[in-house]
Amino acid sequence: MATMQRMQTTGLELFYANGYYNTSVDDILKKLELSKGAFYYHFDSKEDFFVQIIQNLLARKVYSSLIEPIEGHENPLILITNCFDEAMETAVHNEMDFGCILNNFLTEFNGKNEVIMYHLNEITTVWEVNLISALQKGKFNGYLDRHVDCEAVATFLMSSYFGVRTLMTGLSPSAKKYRFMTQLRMYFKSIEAKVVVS
Amino acid sequence: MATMQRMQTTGLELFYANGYYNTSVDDILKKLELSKGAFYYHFDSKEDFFVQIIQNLLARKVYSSLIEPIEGHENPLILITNCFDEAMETAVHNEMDFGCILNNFLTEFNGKNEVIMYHLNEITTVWEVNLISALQKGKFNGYLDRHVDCEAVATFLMSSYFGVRTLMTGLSPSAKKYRFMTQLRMYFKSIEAKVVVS
DNA sequence: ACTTAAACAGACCACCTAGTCTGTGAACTT
DNA sequence: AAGTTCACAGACTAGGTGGTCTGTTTAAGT
Repeated sequence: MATMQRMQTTGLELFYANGYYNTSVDDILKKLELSKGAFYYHFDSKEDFFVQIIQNLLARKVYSSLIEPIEGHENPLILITNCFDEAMETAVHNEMDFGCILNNFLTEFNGKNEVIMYHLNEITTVWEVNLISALQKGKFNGYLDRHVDCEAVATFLMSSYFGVRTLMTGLSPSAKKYRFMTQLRMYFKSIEAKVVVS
Repeated sequence: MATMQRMQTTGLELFYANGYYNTSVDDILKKLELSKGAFYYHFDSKEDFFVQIIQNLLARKVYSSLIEPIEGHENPLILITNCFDEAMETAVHNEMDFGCILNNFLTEFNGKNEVIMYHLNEITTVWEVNLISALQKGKFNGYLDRHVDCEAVATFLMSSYFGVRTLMTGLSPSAKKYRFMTQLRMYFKSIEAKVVVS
């Protein structure tokens, strides 16, 4: 059982670092000092292996870093701001961070592998649903303007977050992060509840 | 000469559709009904082949679709809005569109191939520089608020555009596009020149 | 007519790839 | 003690993979 865990963990590491199609099963087994027999005893195929990684590791990672932090009753705009800030901070300091895991795999498999895309889209949808409900709750609690389209806001937030993670893999990631956060706050100002001038 | 063009064109097609590492030289040659001799007569290696594709095809595509359309003297926020709208429209109708070419390759090669990343980052920088100068010009001409940080706006715009192209490869791309555009307009309202209430 | 070189064709090579299959030692059951 | 199952080891295969090398055709130059 511990072996299966180790396989999935280093599997995700290598897939994330080198890409799925650019990482062979042998590469993973070499790093683990395990044999072909061990791999195909636990998994049916390379694809099955990756699907299990998605469900066991990636889904939880997305939940703990992007969904759980915005599940409070406070102002969702503040929760989301802090959530993004923190998620991007790890990317700045971690040299081994290649953009957002989910974003990377979405682009790598898009149009290339339906089975894997199905499971990746599932995670994306869960994130979207939770974002929308957090925003709707915030609207109900008077933090957002009454006319705000929560689904549209969610789409915009997911877009900008995915994109900035791609950009941050290039030059001066911390500067990109800072600039991004300032504009995110600008955007939030345009959708927050308007103060009634008395 | 015509053969080199054909190779690069269908090379980009297949690389875009299947990914660089998931597309073999033989795949490309098979579709072109050409031989190994032809390929290695014109190009030194698969990597050299791709670098030439970047410089000859991808750079021009980015220029014509994302840079040229915002090079006017009108309000840059309107130019950018129309530019994004049009660029995303082709993605909605084109079934063979797998997100944004530049975005896809940036994530595919990030941390995996320095040489190719160098050339991709070059294109990204050109886009960024042109976006910034368009925004600064717009600020000078009184379309943007005086306090706007143009570099930050550019980063935010590039992020959101890259990201939405990734999202649009999933379910209901046209709905995603519409939602994105509404929020882009909201964001633009927060950075446009404030009307002085007299 | 002879040379030269551009523009390919295609056999060939060493190495890699996912996946199979047989074996094997240890633990656990009966 | 014998049998059985778990958790692997590792040789093996069929089919790629990027890249090389030796042609061969065609056209232009002289």
